[in-house]
Parts: sequence; structure tokens; C-alpha cells
Amino acid sequence: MSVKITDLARELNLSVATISKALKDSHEISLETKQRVFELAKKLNYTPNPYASGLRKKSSKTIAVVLPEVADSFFSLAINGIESIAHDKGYHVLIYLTHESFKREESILKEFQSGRVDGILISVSGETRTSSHVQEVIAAGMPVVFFDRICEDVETAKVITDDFESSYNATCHLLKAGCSNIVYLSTSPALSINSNRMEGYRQGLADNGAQKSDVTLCTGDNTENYRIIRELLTREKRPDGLIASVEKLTTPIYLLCRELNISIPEELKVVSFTNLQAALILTPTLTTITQPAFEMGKAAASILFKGIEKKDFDLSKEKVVIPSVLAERSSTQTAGVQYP
Amino acid sequence: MSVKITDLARELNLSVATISKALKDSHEISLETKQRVFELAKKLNYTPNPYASGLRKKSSKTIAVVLPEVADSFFSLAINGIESIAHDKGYHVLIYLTHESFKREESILKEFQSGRVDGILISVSGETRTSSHVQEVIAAGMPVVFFDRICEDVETAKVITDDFESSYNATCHLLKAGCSNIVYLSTSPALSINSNRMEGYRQGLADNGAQKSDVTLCTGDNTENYRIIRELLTREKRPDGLIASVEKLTTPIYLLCRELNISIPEELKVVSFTNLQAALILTPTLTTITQPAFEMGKAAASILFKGIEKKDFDLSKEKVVIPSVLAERSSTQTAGVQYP
DNA sequence: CTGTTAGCGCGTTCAA
DNA sequence: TTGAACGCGCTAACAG
Repeated sequence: MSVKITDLARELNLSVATISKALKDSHEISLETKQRVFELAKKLNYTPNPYASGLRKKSSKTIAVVLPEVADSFFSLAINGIESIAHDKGYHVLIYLTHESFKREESILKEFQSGRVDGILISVSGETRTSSHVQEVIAAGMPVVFFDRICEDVETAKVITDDFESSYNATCHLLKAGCSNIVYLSTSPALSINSNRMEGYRQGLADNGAQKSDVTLCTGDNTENYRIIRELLTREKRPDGLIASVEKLTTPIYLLCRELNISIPEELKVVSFTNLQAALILTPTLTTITQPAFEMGKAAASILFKGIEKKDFDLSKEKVVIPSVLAERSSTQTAGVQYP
Repeated sequence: MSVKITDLARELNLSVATISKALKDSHEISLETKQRVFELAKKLNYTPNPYASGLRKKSSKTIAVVLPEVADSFFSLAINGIESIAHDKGYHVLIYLTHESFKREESILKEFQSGRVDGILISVSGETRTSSHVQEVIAAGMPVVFFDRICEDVETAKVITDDFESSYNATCHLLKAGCSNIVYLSTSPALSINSNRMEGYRQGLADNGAQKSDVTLCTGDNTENYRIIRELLTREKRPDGLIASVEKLTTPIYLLCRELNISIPEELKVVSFTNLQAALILTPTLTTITQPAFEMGKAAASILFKGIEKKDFDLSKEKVVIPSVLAERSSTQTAGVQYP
């Protein structure tokens, strides 16, 4: 087994209390004793048992991160952000995946009544409709921060991005860049994600007294989309700005621009929402709207630690809407690929 | 605070020992008592403190996963695999990122002498040249499993994929599919990853008494690669099979095939190593070689748990070389995008 | 300055 | 069938 305080105590003919204090560099221990303790500790590779001290101090110095999955880059980057803050604060990170299952989410959260963690960072599953399981741990005094996928009705800290605002900003960006004929490429208008983005576009145009909104409806079928966009790019008054509401629309755009000899971004400025960032491999000169996953992770973690460390900190007051990142790329600075 | 055993004991006028046994469904407790205990436990939302019991039983029921980063999909998927096995086994997963720093890796590993975890799954940082930090925890009796990025000289379990074999299989695959003129597109031949892959290709050809090997050297510059591959695809005896040693070569291949009216896979079969899987968005009919990250995670975790649970299990005997997945896709079954 | 004592919450003897 | 007592490794209060 690993070496413990009693081992040091026996070896040095001191009491465990003395060792404990010495290791904490307490002022009530003589310099000489501390020296001896430190030396032996280093020599024997002593590492305090965190669970024993945690039991005593009623703190685990660990947080839980509950995610649906870590398939795309968003949650991956978020983990990076969370871990980096946690590390700085001296906390450890437990990770749990719900696999989009509400049942699993429930059982995971219930576990947290046990004192295993000091706080929870959660992005709820796609199946989650009710929030009593979250309310329960909060009621038990556990700090909780929602992150990306939130429960609207739970009064605790939330960190999200704003689809409306992102799209609004993208529109302003294009207008400022000189576009006067911007088309929004929508997906199924039923999706709330799409309608928010579309509204942002409309508002952006309106607030700038610009052109009327011009929405082209795309579909789930790629061949069909190709046809639709071709029509758009060959019509008499061709658009000089495009907002792609989902990443996969960038492929037909790119291909058609090659085919029709339209250069991006000189003749056509394209902004696309993107999760995979795969679009950049194709079109390095694309302007992208990405969720700043790393920053969101850091922000969420920071708030959580405030909630953990300051007992009177009111998490329910915290609602952080982080703007998406509008990243304009020149062909030289991209990690993507450029072709003649 | 959360409810503990003593609370239940007081409420039911029983001793803590009785409660403890009852909760473990011990046969030395009457059915009736158990019933009452279970009921109250459920009612009060009792959850045992894992650290207290862990302290007693000298086991934490948690493992550590030490990774360089979770940027690309490989480690993300690996985490999924690891977590799923851990969950099944009733274990918890602590995650640590080294950010490719050896110093950080060292300090993380040292922490594990403390009993915080029962086992370690690690993919070493890019800076890691020595292995004494790993040897140390192993010497202290900690089960360790290497995973993808290993230390050759440490005698413990390892789970990896084999570049040579993958490439060998890809070559055989193309030969079997009727190719007689397969070209290998290399990257910088200095990279060990590339030389292993190239050797696999050569051996694959040799073992099948097929054509002589035909390697085309690509570069780091995309425009240049485009030119090189164009030359290749317009030369008199055009290849009917291509092995791309890195994913980014697929973009020029795809573009040129469109341009030159070469259909994949009818006229040209393309196999590519891939990490991002972004290539599939472009070319759904591509055949890919991917590291089966999810399975590797599961395999590594499974081995680790054997090492943890069977004290006489010899981890140093375990070396699992998982074959890369050669995935041939038809245009219909892909998650990618197809265009006319 | 150092040591004694008493838990943190739980599980495991051993007695009753 | 139940309970009292001890200890896991550590910290905190109080003595000395």
C-alpha cells in the first residue's frame, strides 16, 4: 500500500498530528521538524489520501461533468476548457455520458447526493423534458451550472450561445462588408434552431435599413440542395452574400462556385454556421459562426467554482450568453486547404 | 448535508451496523427489517458516501484517463468507449489532460500514488521520452494500461493500432477489388507513421505477386499536391487504385476526379487514412481506414478492469493490436453528402 | 512547539 | 437477528 501519515510519524518519532500540520506548513511547527518531515515525505513518495481528508473536511475537490456524448468537437473542446479551469483551481473532473438517455441522466444525478462531487456541470440529454431530477440535487445544496443544453425552468446558472444574435451579427457583418443582396439558406423551418437564426437575419437587415429579407428554403436532400443553390447562383441578380444555416450547405456552395467561376469571398461572401469545422477543409476563405466551446467550458467552470467556493454566491442570477465566434479567414491564415 | 446511515439508524431505532448490513441485503438481517430500511432509505433519498466506504474498503471505484487533449474525434470516441465500460462495471471516470506537456503528465501521475484511483488509462504526451514516472506508479502496485500512444519500454498492457497492417490490408483490399495499378500517395517520408504505412503497401503488393510498388511523393503544400495528383491522373497509364496516407489528400483527389470526369469508385478506387472523417463529407464513396477509437477505448478499459479486479492478472502480458477499420461505403449508406 | 483525543461515514469483526 | 466497538487516513480542537 501507499505510504501514509502514520508511517512518517513512526519513522520520525512524532505524532500524526505534528506530521499533518508540518505538511501543511503550519506556523506552529518548528522549522527543523518541518524540514525533516518534508524530506522523509519526499523520500518515501508520500501523497495524502484525498478521500480521507475530504471526508474530514467535507469536500471532495472534484466536480462532475455530465454530457450527452463527446462525438463532435463541441463537447470535446468544452472538456478542454473545463479541465483547464478545474486544474488551475486544484479540482478533479469526473465525466459522465448520458448517451442522450433521460433515464441515465436521472440515475447519474441521483448518485450525486452522496457527496462524491462538490458541483455539477451539465448539458442535458435530448430526451430531457422535465427537470425534477436536477431540481432535487440543487435542493440538496449542490451547485449546478447548465451549459449549452439547458433546462429553462431551473433557477441556476446557465451558459449558452445565442442563435439569434449570431445570425444577427453575421448579417451585420456582411452588410458592413458591402453586400447588398444577402440570401439566407434555411433548413427545415420547423427546427427552432433554424427559426432563431432566420429571425436574427431578418432583424439584422431591418435594423440597418437594408434590403428586404430573402430566404431560400433548402431541404434534407443534398442533390436537391445542389439544384436549388445552382438556380440561386445563376439567377439574374445573383446574391453577393450567403448565410448557410447549417454546415453541410457549404459543400454545394463551394462546388458550384468552382463550376460557375465565382470567387469567394471577392464576388460572393459566405458565412456558415459550423460544428464540424470540416467545411474549412473545402473552403478556407469561408467565414464561420462557431460556438466557442472552449470558452464556454471555461466560463461555465468558473461560475461553478464561484458557486462552490463562495457559499453566498447566488447561482440563479447567472445567465451568460456567450456570442458565437464569427471567424473571417484569409486564405493564408487557415488550417484548411486551398486549391487553385 | 446529505442523509447518512446514522440518520436512518436513529429514525428506525436500529444500530448503524444493522442498517449497513440491511442495505447490503445481508442474510443476517430479517426480511422485515430490510424492508423498513429500504423504504426509509428511498424516502429520504439516502445515497452512501462513496469516499467513506472506499476508505474502509480501500478501493475508490474510479479510474483515471490521462490524455494529451480531446481535440480530434479519436480521443473523444475513446472516452465514449471507456466511459461505457466503466459505467457497466460501476466505476467512475476521472479525466486529465496533459496538453502534450511532459511536466504536467508527471505531476498528474504522481498524484495517483494517493489512492485516488484504482487504475490508470494513459496515452502519453508528445513530449514524453522517458517513462520513469509511469514505472513508479506501476511499481506502487497501480494497474496501468497504455492506449494508442504508448511507452515501448514499460512492461504493462498496451492497446494500439498497426499502421503497417492497416496499409497492408488496404492494399490487399484494392487488389481483391480488381485493381492492377495502385499508387501510394505518401507524405513526408521522414515521418515514422508514413514509413510504416508505406511498408505495409509494399508488402501487400509483394505478398500477392502483384505489380511493382508505385509511390508518389506528396508535400505539405496543397497547391503543389493538386498539381502532382493531376499529373498522376492524366498520365498515360492512369492508376485504378489510390492509397492516401493522410486525409487531406482526398480533397484534391475528389476535385480532380470531378474535373476529369473520373468516377469513384467505378474507375478509380480510393482508400484513405482518416482522423477527422471530414473527407466523407466530400466523397461518400471513399473507402476509409480509421482507428476504431471507440473499440480501442472499450478494449483498454476492459483490460484495465481485469487488472484491477483480478489481483493475479498479469497486465504485462497484454498487448492488443487492434486492426484499423477499413470501411467501404456505398453512396447510399453514408452519412456524407453526395452530389451529381 | 508537540501530542492526545475525537470524529468524518462506513464496513467488519465479535459478542450478545 | 441485532448491536457495540474499532479502524480506514486524515484534520481540528484542545491540552500540555
